[in-house]
Amino acid sequence: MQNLLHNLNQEQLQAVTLPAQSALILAGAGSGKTRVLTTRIAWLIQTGQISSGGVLAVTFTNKAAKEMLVRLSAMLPVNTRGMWIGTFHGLCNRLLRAHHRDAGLPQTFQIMDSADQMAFIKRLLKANQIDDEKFPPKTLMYFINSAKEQGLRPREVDAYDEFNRKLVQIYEMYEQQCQREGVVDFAELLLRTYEMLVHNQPLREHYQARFRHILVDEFQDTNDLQYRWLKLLAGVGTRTPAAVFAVGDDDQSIYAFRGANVGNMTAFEQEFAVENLIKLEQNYRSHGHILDSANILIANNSKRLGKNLRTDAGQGEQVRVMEASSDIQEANWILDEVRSLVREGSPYNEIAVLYRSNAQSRVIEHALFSANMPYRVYGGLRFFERAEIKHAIAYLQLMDNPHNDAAFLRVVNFPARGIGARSLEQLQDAARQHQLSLYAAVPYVAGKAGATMGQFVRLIESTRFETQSMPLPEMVDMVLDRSQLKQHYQTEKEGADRVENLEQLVNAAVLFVTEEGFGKDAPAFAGPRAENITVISSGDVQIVDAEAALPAVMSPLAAFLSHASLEAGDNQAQAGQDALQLMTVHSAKGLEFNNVFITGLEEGLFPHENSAQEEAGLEEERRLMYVAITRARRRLYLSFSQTRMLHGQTRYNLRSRFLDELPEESLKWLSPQTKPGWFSPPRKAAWDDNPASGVNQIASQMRKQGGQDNGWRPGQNVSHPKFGEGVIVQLEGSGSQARAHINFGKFGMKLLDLSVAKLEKI
DNA sequence: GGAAATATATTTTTT
DNA sequence: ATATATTTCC
Repeated sequence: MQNLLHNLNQEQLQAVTLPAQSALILAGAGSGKTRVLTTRIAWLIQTGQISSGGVLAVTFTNKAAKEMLVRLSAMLPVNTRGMWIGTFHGLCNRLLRAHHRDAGLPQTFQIMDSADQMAFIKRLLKANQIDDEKFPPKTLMYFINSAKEQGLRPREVDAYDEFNRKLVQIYEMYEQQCQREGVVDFAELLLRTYEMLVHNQPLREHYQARFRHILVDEFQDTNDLQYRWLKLLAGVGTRTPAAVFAVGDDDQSIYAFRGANVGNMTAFEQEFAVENLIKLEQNYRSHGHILDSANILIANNSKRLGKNLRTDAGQGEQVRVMEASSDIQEANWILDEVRSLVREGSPYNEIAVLYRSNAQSRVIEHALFSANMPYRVYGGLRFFERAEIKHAIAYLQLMDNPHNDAAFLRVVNFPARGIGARSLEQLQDAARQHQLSLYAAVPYVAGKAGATMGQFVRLIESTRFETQSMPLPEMVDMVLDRSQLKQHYQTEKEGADRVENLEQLVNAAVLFVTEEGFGKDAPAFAGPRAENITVISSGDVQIVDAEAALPAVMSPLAAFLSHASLEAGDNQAQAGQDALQLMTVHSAKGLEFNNVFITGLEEGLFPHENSAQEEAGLEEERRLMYVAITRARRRLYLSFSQTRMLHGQTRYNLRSRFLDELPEESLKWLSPQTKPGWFSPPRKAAWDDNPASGVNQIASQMRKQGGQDNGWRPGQNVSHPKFGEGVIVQLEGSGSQARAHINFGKFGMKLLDLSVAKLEKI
């Protein structure tokens, strides 16, 4: 016990040892949040307040769940595999597998990821001859997902006009099709579990009685459905509600755009009768100037629960600020600074370059690549998203559930078997006519087309028969062979990587069965192991109690397929070697580095123009900046550029308002400070060793774009009586027709008539 | 069946 | 500018 608690500070200790009631922990960046969470679990178990099976811990990402498990097993001698620790979706998957009948799902239901869902909707529209111009798949996907996130089934959605009535109708068809195929999307995992517990009293009471302590990580990221899910499982409103330990940071809420609702934190305080609100404000990560910058920046937000980070580490170095003349020069400057950091002894992987949007990485990558500097870009294709892996997974899905039409369509003619669009049309007609899955409809297709597709069906059936008693890895290997997938890529000229990936899939299966505790030889198709199932009687009803461990609730194959959908794998490129870390600010959340560059600090980019119009959007951008700043331990660089290529056009941006919100005394300008805006007198700068970049390039661009100038030209700083200072981004028309696109920062882009607008050059 | 041409969008992302 | 999706053509 002493060991568990002795390294905690006052606030942390208080949080860890709170009584068994719901509590809200406001955990600032770098305040030891994960540590508090895991120590709390360990402490609860060690003091005998709960058994390891009575704890439920929820995270958003698999990475966070894994980290919690690792740390916990270092603290406690318990088998963490059997504990209910996981993502919302992972936990729901387990519950639904164990209770698939109560949930109205086939045991072999399969999970669609977002890409699958999008394809599914497109297919649905086509099959029902719905105009995808009038009803764009994207819109539908958003509509369906948000309906589900509000807990609404089609019949419960309010449709007040013709268009919305049609959307609801498609939503209904979507659901029926999902049910027919035995597939569920991500939101459905949550909603199904929620509904199952609402409607099934014994089951609900069973789990409410079981989980007396529920811990939630990144609570500020919960959406409405997740909140209701927690409320239900915790038994809020019952006589004996569970204790919910919610850890989050409203200042780091950066996912409102995908449904996260920070308001859940205040709702939680009230509805869960929180008596203990603890703020973890001691920061163990960053030096003083960095923290001051973060604190002062975020103080500009109005809707906050209120929190101020402090450190014992001393002020440290000032934050370095750089104004570049172009994005290319910005990249070259980064390159030089990185070189000098490395000379001073920093490893590459302790240096991160952050940007607001992915497109910005190009220019930086180009500079790094030319200089032969090792770097790693986060956010690429993940393992299970690769085409060849998706194909292999589709075969495996058909082994377990042949009625998955998406899987069927993906591989029925891959590798090519002479099954073209015409055959598939016939098949789709037959399927619609008989209300069957494509697979089941094959016998109803006559002629050569039917025969060829029949061969495919027999391929699936015979492979299933052959692999029936094989362990998962062997089965996967066999499927790769029988499907001809491997052979296909082996004969393709650029297929070597793909073959390698397919072989990796077999390794992934080996790793998976070992890690999840399936016996090494357990047949891939073997259902839940009987010895893991406890039947509990509750009055007249028998409840099969779900164990957390995967073997208790599903077959190795089903588990592996879930794994493929729920954990798409690492989204970073070549791991391993010491390399510079490039990523968006969003993907940097939760990470920390000794040295951080925040680049592209310009109006329109960061804050992004699409967010700057509304107050809420702007505040989220500011929180994003707060997240970015607090990634840095020792040295922080901020940079912006006068010009930048975006969508094939040169843009002239004002510097970000966020820069002006930082405390002057914490900043150290590396470039001469200019008026916000564009052109300062051409200067020969030490960092500019590339004559084609920087000022010279702008001069040549100006010559190109110059056109008729009456003194108006792109890049000119102007002042407007109403909109204040801005930069001319683009000119169009001439003479009395001349108009200018002007970026006014806070007021956004305006198109003004030059002969009318009262503009002044500055 | 697959390459070439054409259209289209382009903030952030996990499950 | 560029990547991706869809359509068109051989």
